[in-house]
Amino acid sequence: MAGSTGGSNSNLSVLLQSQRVACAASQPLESFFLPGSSPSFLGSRSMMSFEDVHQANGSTRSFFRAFDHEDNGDDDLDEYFHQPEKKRRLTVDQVQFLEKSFELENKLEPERKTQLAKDLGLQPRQIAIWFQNRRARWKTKQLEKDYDVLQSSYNSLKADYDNLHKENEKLKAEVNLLTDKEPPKKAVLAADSASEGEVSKISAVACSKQDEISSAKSDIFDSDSPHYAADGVHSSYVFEPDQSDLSQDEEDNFSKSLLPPYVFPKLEDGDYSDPHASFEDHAFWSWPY
DNA sequence: TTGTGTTTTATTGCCTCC
DNA sequence: GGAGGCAATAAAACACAA
Repeated sequence: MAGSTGGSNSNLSVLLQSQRVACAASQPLESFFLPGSSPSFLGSRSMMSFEDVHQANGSTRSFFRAFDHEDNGDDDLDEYFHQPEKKRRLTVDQVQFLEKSFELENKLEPERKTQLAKDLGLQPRQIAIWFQNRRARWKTKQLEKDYDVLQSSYNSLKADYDNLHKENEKLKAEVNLLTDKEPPKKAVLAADSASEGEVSKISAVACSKQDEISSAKSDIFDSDSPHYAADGVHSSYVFEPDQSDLSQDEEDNFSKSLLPPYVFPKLEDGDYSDPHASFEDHAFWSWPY
């Protein structure tokens, strides 16, 4: 399956290269010039309108090196055909067409590969390689996006955690205050109803906070975490901590650990409050479930 | 001009599926 | 067993700062 190593296949590569250039010159991108085809292809000479294309693309890169030789006379052409095969970049037009094709479908069935190769004057193998590399780039980009999403989720969850932590400290102080002010025995009965009210009020707040935490947690783990929905092909690439990642016990512990007034595991200073710590440095992945 | 970092094209080896 | 996919990697092409 694998082709030969570049530079070592003299005769065949010269032949293929000749064919490639011949194809590009004689039937360049025919399908592009059909009505309704890409407007970026302005005519059969478009491959030669390098300056126009350069200006239009605002690029200083020369993607046309392979074809520049066509304007240089027979000597250069001869030299070109007898060079050992070099790696050549595709033209802007070719890349644009491949990109459009990739947007439609990022997998390449044989018929489409053949058709693209014919349209672009390339070898089917080159089309396959281009799609392979393009999928790899796309996957990398998706991973970066997923990382960003996770990071922002983490940041907002951490902010919630910090707020709840502060609030919990406040409530604990309040409880301590009330406990310290416990009235003498005679007065207890009379005061019972009032202090019970206070305590149940605190409990209610605590419960609602616990709900907030649970909901924040499910926001991260359950919601439409990116599944490469663009085409639905690569949902398996994404990091998906599903329920199986947390046993029932661990789930329970997660909830219990957040129950006030013994709510939050004591974190050392800097464990969660260092704004300069990197995403990986934070304790999210090893959060004490 | 040259050194260096990045991007693109291509190869290799392994894996899965039919 | 062959075809095709992917990860890892090489190497050419290119951009850009010094």
